[in-house]
Amino acid sequence: MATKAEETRFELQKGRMLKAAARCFNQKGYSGTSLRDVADVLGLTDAALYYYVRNKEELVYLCYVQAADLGREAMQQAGSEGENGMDVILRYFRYHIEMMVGERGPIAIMSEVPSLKPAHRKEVLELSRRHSANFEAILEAGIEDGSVKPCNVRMTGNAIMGSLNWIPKWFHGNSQLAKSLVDEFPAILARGL
Amino acid sequence: MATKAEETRFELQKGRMLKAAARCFNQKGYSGTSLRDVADVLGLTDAALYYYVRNKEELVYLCYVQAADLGREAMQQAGSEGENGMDVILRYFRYHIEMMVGERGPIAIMSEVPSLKPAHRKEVLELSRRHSANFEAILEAGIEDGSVKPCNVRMTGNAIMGSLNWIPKWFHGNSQLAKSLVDEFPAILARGL
DNA sequence: CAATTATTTTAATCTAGATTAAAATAATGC
DNA sequence: GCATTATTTTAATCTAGATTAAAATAATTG
Repeated sequence: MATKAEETRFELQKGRMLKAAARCFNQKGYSGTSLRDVADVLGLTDAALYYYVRNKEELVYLCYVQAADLGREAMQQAGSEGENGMDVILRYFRYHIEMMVGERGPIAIMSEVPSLKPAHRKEVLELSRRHSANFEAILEAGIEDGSVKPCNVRMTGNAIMGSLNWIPKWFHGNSQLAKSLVDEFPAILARGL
Repeated sequence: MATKAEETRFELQKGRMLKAAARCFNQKGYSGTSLRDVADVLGLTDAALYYYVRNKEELVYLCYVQAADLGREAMQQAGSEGENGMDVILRYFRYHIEMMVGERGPIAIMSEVPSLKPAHRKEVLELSRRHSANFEAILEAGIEDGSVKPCNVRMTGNAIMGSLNWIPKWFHGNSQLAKSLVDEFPAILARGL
């Protein structure tokens, strides 16, 4: 341990590491990316990563946790202002996409849940479940106030989450495209609602 | 080489192998599944797989090719009868989902493209690109004949493909759910069109 | 049945990449 | 500047899992 300042530095480095790791995992998958890959991005040695994390599994795990945090944050911000349901939904889409596509975030949802150890897997699935539930809730709110047509909320939620989560598969950092994504995609997703 | 009968047997075994492999890859990812995993499903030794395939990479590659074949087939069947665009689209959705969810198919689209060797990767991406193009074409046909509202075809296509391709992430062989998926999902996807 | 071909197994290798321990370097507080 | 703590590196291990070669078994053909 140490002073506040040192802690901050540690946290900063760790944050950079998570971001780099998430990028790699997204590109090559869990087992497909070596710690070397991640370390290279940071200009470090693979061994150095062990200063921040117990092992590789914990690394993905933390990526997931951070992604979940950002997701929750997006959802929260979207819902904070008391408009009608559809507005909340649209704003949520926009935030979510910005988070995935933009520079800041640690990317999206990596499809590496099976690589997690049971305890972590359980936790991550719970986070994901909760996120889906929250989304279904804002869907239902929209149905309540009449801004969204009635629908099978569960399945509709899955459909939309799929569209969102799939974005990293076809989007590869083109700032031009990024802009139109943020601008147009929310409307496309909402069109059927 | 050998007689027709023996070839058939070989092909059959190989087919079973691909199906088992696709299941595993979908569940645990490319590097996450060992040849042992696949062999276990078939009641064979890992070494036995090398009788059918040059190496592990070729195994995923073939899974992709087969998945692409099925996708093309679904698209073809859907378009064979000359109805209006929306009908074709709905039928395509249904076929695609049946293929992913049902017993026969070798599953869906595994997210393991980065693991392929360059030549294979190029080929698979080309197949995928062509598939997207075909889907965009039937979308446009629908717009032509007025059964689909005008839209950004590229982005709409990506959104829908995402929903479809994401299905294996949340669907895990529940025949109850499978039925409602095939019955309801197409309509949900088409709702915004 | 004998001979040939097909299929699978056993038993070694071989290698990438995770992990660890000890040493080296940098930073910081006093 | 000295002592302490933080960070990173170097240099070994260790292991899972891919790959291979040779041998064993099964199937088929004539």
